[in-house]
Amino acid sequence: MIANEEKSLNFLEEILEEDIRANKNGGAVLTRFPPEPNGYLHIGHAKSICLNFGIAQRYNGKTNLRFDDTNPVTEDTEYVESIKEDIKWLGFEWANEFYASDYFDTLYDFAVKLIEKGLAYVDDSSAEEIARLKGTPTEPGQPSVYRSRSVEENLRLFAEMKAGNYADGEKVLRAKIDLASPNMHMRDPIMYRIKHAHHHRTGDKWCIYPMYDFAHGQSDAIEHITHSICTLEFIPHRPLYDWFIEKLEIFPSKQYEFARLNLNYTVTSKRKLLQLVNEGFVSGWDDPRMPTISALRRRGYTPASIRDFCDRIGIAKRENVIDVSLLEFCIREDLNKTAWRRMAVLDPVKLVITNYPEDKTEVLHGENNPEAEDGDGYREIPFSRELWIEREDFMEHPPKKFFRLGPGLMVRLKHAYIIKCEDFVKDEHDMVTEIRATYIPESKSGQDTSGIHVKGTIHWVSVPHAKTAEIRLYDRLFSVEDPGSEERDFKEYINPQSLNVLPAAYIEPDLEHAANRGYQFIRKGYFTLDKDSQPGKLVFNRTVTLKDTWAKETKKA
RNA sequence: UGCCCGAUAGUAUAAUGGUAGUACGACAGAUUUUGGUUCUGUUUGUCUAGGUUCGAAUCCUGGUCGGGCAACCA
Repeated sequence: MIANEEKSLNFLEEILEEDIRANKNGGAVLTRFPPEPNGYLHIGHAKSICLNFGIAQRYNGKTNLRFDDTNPVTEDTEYVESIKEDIKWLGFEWANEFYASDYFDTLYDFAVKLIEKGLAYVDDSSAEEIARLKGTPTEPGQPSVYRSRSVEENLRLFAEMKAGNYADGEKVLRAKIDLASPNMHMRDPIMYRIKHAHHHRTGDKWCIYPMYDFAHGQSDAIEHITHSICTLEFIPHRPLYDWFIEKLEIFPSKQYEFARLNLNYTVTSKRKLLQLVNEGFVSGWDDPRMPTISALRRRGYTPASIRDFCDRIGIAKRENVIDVSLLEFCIREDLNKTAWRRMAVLDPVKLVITNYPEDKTEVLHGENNPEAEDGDGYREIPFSRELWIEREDFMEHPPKKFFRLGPGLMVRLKHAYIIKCEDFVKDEHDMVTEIRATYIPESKSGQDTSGIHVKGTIHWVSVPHAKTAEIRLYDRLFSVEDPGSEERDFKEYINPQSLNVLPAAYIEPDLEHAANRGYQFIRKGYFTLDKDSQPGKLVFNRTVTLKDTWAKETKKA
């Protein structure tokens, strides 16, 4: 008997189950995914999306998508659209599409309420002055001279701020909490600042905008979010989050924190990604070398593989750096089961089968996927006397365990015959230009009566039938594990080999009708059609290589 | 030298006072018409010093190390 093992819970699921058991909020679970629309979503967001949507699914709850759009200067509808597309593509549905900016009126009323309670005041100090008076972690702050303004004056000034009577930076609204708090966030945090800026949704209606701390928790409360899950750096904000909710007497949403994803050989800071885009180090947010969701999609990653990845990395509170090889494992695992096998020769050299008739063509059959019981269907592959094979599959002086071609060596041509290398031709630069072989007629794939067993099988494409395609080989964007370590500018670590374009590789003719799906080019890796493809000019992106133990072997030697 | 969070194989993540397990990686072997896949095996771990307890990765105390906090960013 196999034990009925249940997957262990992460700490958030334990909290959820505890809350449900205690019938907190009537057992309801409502989470939210709260991106700021100032950049594209990346793999780190995918972790948060899978967490927030996944946990709600698991506990019969729902998830709101809420754009945290309280800073009009950096935000844009382009980002709103890409974010929605990425979440849908990952396979999640939000219950409601909300915007923090939907709540600007309510938030304003909340602020007035705090002023009336004597818990907020308008401060005319400059940014520098406020920072100075805040003190340091080891020294308490000092009150500004405006801290003792009357409720009436504060009410009037705040209304005037809203009315546009003041310039940017002239005044702010601050909560009146505790200037000596050991938690810097409780030292009279700013609630509202003046920004005469056009907002992507509210236009020019407002010239004052709430800060994150005076928008996020309140928005959660308005929506009755039961579990507001965010990353570790917001832990010190939690007392403030609770303070506003308590003083405002609104729905008691609770904040919980988990450790964000870090991936080695990768940067995920939005600021850095924006730099890569703006300074032309990559072709855009969806350049297949980027860690963005849109880039992973273009590269050929599947939603299932990314969800699987997010599942495997787990949820905890300790800082972590995930090996990018785990992401690669996840996409290989998925594509191995679903990708159609095809043959493509990336670095060609000609092979002539001297005992095969010059005018003969055979049509061979190859299964789409050997992992599937029925092969997932078959495609036709033309075979003829002249073939393109991979240059690296031939060696003039092969070492002992080289199971490919060399003088006198035998291999099987995938889905076709066993051949024996008889001769080869070199040009004046010592470059092999042609390999000559004989084939064994009774060794035909599927009806082999030759009794010969060979160790190696190589892929090929018939010369007269071959089509060409541009193939883009991607490698990791950075050559060091932690490009974000502030020792040097992260752009100095960019891998110069991260993109290698093969303008005209040979592909088997069936690929001319390639669909928008994953393909495995046998022995070479997983590939997918790029959006740059035109009719008659196909472009393939390499999603990921195959595991290559031979390459590892040769590297060791 | 203020406050907060954390510390389990190389990397992640379980064990909720009672046998330290799983995945990825690495290594070795078997199978293979992809040097892929699959299968089998091996390797490596509780930061440290005390305490509580019959028994501690788990609870307590001190230390060490890592991370965060002093934006009119989120």
